[in-house]
Amino acid sequence: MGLSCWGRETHDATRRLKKVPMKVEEKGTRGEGNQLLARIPADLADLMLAHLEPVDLPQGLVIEQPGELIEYVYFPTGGVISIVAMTPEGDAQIEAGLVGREGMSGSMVALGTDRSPHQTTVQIGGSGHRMAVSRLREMMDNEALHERLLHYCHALSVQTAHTALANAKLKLDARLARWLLMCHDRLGSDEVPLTHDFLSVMLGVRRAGVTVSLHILEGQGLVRATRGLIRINDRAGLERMVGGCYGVPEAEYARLLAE
Amino acid sequence: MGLSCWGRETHDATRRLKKVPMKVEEKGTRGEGNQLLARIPADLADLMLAHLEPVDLPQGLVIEQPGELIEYVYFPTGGVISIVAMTPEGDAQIEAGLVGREGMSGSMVALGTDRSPHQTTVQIGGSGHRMAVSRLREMMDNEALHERLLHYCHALSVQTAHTALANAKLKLDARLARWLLMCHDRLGSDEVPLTHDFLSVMLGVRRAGVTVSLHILEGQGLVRATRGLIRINDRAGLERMVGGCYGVPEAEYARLLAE
DNA sequence: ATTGTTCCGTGCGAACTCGCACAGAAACAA
DNA sequence: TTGTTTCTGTGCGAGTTCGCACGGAACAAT
Repeated sequence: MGLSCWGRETHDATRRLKKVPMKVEEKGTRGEGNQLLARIPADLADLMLAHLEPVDLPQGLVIEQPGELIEYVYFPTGGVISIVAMTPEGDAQIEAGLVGREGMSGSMVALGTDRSPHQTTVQIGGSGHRMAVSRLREMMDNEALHERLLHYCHALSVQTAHTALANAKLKLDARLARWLLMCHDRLGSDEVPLTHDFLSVMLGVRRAGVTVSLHILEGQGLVRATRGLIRINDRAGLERMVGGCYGVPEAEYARLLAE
Repeated sequence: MGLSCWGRETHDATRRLKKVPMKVEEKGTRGEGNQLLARIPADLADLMLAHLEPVDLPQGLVIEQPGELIEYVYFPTGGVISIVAMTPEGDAQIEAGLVGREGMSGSMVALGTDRSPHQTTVQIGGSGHRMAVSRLREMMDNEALHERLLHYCHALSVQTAHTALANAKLKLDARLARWLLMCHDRLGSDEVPLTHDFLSVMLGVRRAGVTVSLHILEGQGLVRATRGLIRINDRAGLERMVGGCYGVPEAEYARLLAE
């Protein structure tokens, strides 16, 4: 399968550009569907919405490049964005964060900088809204909004810490299960449209390893995989398989942002 | 060696309480020595210093417990504090962040919350200053200070992300080398006073694995290990060994906070 | 229908780490 | 000094993942 290891081609943004199954859950033109936007302080809502622009998020789209200034932050309403930590040479990479409708890309803007050493791409196509960084900075004069975003930064960093934990202590099967759970949370669908190749890049392992591990999950009836698609059958079973390495960041998110 | 695996006893705060070799580099009673405190906005400096309390940081001291409200944040001037991500049951843990005189513990206060699911302990004894969380919150009304702390949060989260990268992609030798480098940065000394046991907990591996890996580093003349002490001989050699997996968080820190 | 591409299944030896277990060495306490 | 504890060095079989490599299956386009 050629250059399978890093799957660079499969990440190419130009592929599949108009094939992404658009989520039809857009409720009006509101920011609804994204949980950060859904709770904008009332006095800001109108202004905020005026500067939000609905966008398509095709699979493979590169949202941020390491070290490059970002222009927009994205609030997904569907699909999954992933934050990938990498060496400057790009010879090693690993997923450090997952973003879905519960969050935003470009969260470092809330921390006062407009670039980071990570790469951010759309893992699973979807849609959302974006806002110019300069606008967001103006909005953040509102302390309630700023704090909401900071809470999200905290939850995201807990997620990253537990990814470090999972990478160090879990076997591939369990890491895969954890990844599927996190994805499931964000998609609101039992179908995860990804190839083994993509997963292998996220988990930093061989593609063949993902294949084998998926078979293990299938053997226990937890998922059902077909070409380019993984269907989640038994969420509770997956959670059991991951043990305590799933759930902590999710609980932290709930504690701070569900209010 | 008994209960070596998690080394719980060795973490006990009651042991070695007065044996920590105090750093004598305290320059007056100022916050000097801690790089976050060193650059307090001028208009805040006096007020800030009034609420800082010098403290000893003995090895093993538990600074934060998962889920528990914190009362103080700590600005080390020497020694190393480590942030450990763990499962709720505590059956798996890994170091997710290292804090030295470049930073602070309890950085989540800057993000608007006063607890986290991580455990924070003193890895290498030293000293520093602490401030009540309530005070810090008042101080953060000053936007310049708040932004400085947020920048630090960003750098810390990049560090965590690269720890996830290292855990997934590096061999034990290289992970150990990376850890020693990060420690060296914070200690300002070539001597790292830690046992293999401690290191094995931080890296999430067997104690015996650390012993073997240290021998490899020694074999290349990079370090020299004696009982309870690792002396760093060839920093550049260590960096070479780690490759691109060291340096990115450090560069990010420098970009944002060295000004 | 044919061809080209992407994706998935499988096999095998090598490398790394694990879990367990024990012995020697160094520090410490009495 | 003696006894105890902590720390380090070593060995071995088992389990996991790697790197490589090939064949077959599903899909797309002509």
